[in-house]
Amino acid sequence: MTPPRSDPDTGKRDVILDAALELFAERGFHGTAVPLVAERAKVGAGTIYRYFESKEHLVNALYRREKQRMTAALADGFPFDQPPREQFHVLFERAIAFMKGNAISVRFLELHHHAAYLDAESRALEEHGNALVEAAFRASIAQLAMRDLPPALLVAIVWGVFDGLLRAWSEGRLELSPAVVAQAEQCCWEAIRR
Amino acid sequence: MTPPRSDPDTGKRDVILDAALELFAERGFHGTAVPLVAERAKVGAGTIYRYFESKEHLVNALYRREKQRMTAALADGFPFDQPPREQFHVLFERAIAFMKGNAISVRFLELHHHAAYLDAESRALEEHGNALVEAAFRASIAQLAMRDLPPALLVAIVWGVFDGLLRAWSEGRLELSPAVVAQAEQCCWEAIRR
Amino acid sequence: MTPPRSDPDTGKRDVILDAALELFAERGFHGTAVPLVAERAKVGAGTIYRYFESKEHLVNALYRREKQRMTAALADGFPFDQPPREQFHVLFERAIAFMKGNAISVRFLELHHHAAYLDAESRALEEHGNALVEAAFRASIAQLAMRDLPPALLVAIVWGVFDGLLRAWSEGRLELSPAVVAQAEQCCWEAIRR
Amino acid sequence: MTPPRSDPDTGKRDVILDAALELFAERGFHGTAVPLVAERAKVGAGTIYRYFESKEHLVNALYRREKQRMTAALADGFPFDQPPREQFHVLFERAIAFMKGNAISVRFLELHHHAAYLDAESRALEEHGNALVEAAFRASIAQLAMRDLPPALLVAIVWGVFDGLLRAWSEGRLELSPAVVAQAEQCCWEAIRR
DNA sequence: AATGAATGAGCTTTCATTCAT
DNA sequence: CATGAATGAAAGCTCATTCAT
Repeated sequence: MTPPRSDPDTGKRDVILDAALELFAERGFHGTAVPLVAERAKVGAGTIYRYFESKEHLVNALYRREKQRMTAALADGFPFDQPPREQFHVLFERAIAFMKGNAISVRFLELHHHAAYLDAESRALEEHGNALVEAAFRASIAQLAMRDLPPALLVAIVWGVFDGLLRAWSEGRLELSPAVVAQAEQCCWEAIRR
Repeated sequence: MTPPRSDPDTGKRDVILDAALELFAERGFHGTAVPLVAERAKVGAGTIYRYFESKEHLVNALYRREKQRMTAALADGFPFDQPPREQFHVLFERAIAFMKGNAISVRFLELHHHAAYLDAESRALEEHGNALVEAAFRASIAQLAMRDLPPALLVAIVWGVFDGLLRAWSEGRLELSPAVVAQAEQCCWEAIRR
Repeated sequence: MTPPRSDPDTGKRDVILDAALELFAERGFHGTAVPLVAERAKVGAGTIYRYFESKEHLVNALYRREKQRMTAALADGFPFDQPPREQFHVLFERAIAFMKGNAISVRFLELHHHAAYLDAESRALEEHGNALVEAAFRASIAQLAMRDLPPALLVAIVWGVFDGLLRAWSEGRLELSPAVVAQAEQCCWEAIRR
Repeated sequence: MTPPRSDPDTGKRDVILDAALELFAERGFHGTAVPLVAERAKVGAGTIYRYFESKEHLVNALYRREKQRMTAALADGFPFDQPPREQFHVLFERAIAFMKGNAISVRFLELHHHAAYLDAESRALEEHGNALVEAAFRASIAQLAMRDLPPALLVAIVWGVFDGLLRAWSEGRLELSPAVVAQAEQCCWEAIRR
């Protein structure tokens, strides 16, 4: 029942990913030297190559981990049975909460979105998130709660607003107090509701 | 009447900037080697350094050129005397038109937003664009045409939507037909109008 | 008794300095490419930058090493309590011995004397050597053994003669047999003695 | 009788050599970029290549010009018929005068002495100067005015002292007042006289 | 004849990756 | 297993030289 082994380095892979996350989010993939990741992870440079075949494999592993964490944070236990407005409220709150607790992850995902060095699997994951939200939106449209517009358009609008909020917040141009978040949610809802 | 000059002095400086634009937008700053820019510009590698002190000076010059082009496209002759809804319409149309005609520029600006190698002047330009829009929005709020919310929030929402549209469009998830654009505009207006 | 180690860790740093010494003495600082130093040291080009921040740091480290070696060879255990003529004899012998055993070092020091890329610490070391000899000469003047002339003049004369001998010898115009050395010493002494 | 032609650019070659002299003396051959020489000479970069086949030809031409100027300054109209002490006095005065009026030339000659890029003709000129002085010294030895030592040794001593004086003077460690020059001359004479 | 913009080989330096310890 | 010193290919940049004007 307990982890079968000593465990001291069970986390070494994650320690490396954590270090890479901070640095890639800050300086980009090409702007980050592998030895720097090693130093930040307090690990020998060679060690990284025990866990990842190459620097590209490292970003891809990281991209997947973060994308999945974010998708899980938004989708796990999502109340599909609630009315559309309530579903939207939950989605919005979760997104804001994830953003505030994982600013670096979000910055990383945004910066590496559609990068040339992401492989097929990572790209597939990109689709996946969108598809989930699109499905939910499609249901809301069917229930006549959202405008009858291309779901891709509605998704683009909502993601776009999140992105705008993230940037304004992380650049210090906007404070995300509960009041502002509530207002932002209402604005966003007005944009897409029927 | 003069010899059909192949392209005598279109300004080699601009040829270099054009090549850099494509490559930086595609592969990022650190992912683009200077000799690659030279090759794309059909210019010797050393020539770039006759026009730009360093690779960093090159991105900054490019960033300013593109930011100014975009700001001009949105702001030149802007109808500040029209009613807010009309002003918003003009802004939206201009933004979409610029986006469609200059997808690479917009992708470049987005990717290099707030990068560590942008200098003070480039950053000042970043502020400038936002400030212009914020001022217009503030006026619309005063006229009771937009919700009385922090202007930074309204700006974030509108920029965010543009960004979402750009991405969905450039990744082929959304077609920007006149009808879709009109719908998107109406959505966006609903988000911020009073 | 231990394995006849080929040269395990003679200090790669010193191996690099040795290679740089030969090349800088022969071709000058700007005339010597770093990969050439690497090749001569049988080391990868990048390795040099693990031991020295830059090519300039490399020359400076080398300059200090050689200047200190030479200063030590002349000054360590110098018989300040002996009569001036004897002190001069010791100085002369030591200088000639160092020159014959370290022609490349002396050539290097001479060639890089007062070069623009020497830093403050290296320049301070230049002063130091002169100051030592000047002090000794001042004492000899006080003992009425040397002419009462500006010490800087006496030092210039003696160093100059050494330099002349070095050049004539290393260009093959003059053999430094014991007899010639003895004669040179006597000539030099005649120049400065009271 | 007058120069046959317009003459405006009769001097262009010399203007280039003058510029090169300053720069090579200050920064060395490899440390000086040809376009810099052009700029200093107020001449187009290409112009230099009308007058000199290559950078190496340029240094060699310069080396010869300066070596010849110096040899002429010392040897032209030399009073071979005067007694040795007087000859030495003239030589010494001339050398000091040349040094003071042509510090840069002397620094250049010293720095480029025996450099790898000097060609056979330049090297031959190096010999020539020495040979002249050696001949004079040989005569003085024959007249029993100088010690019966290898002429090369005597020459090395005298050149060395000049060099020492030049350095001490140009580094500001020694002032070359008439009194000091007279003292230096006497010292030097004592070194070699019988 | 003179120019100086243009070039590309080569320089200094960095960094993804390997491998002896 | 983990390390980090070592590597060399490739990056950013400079400069001797050429050539269209």
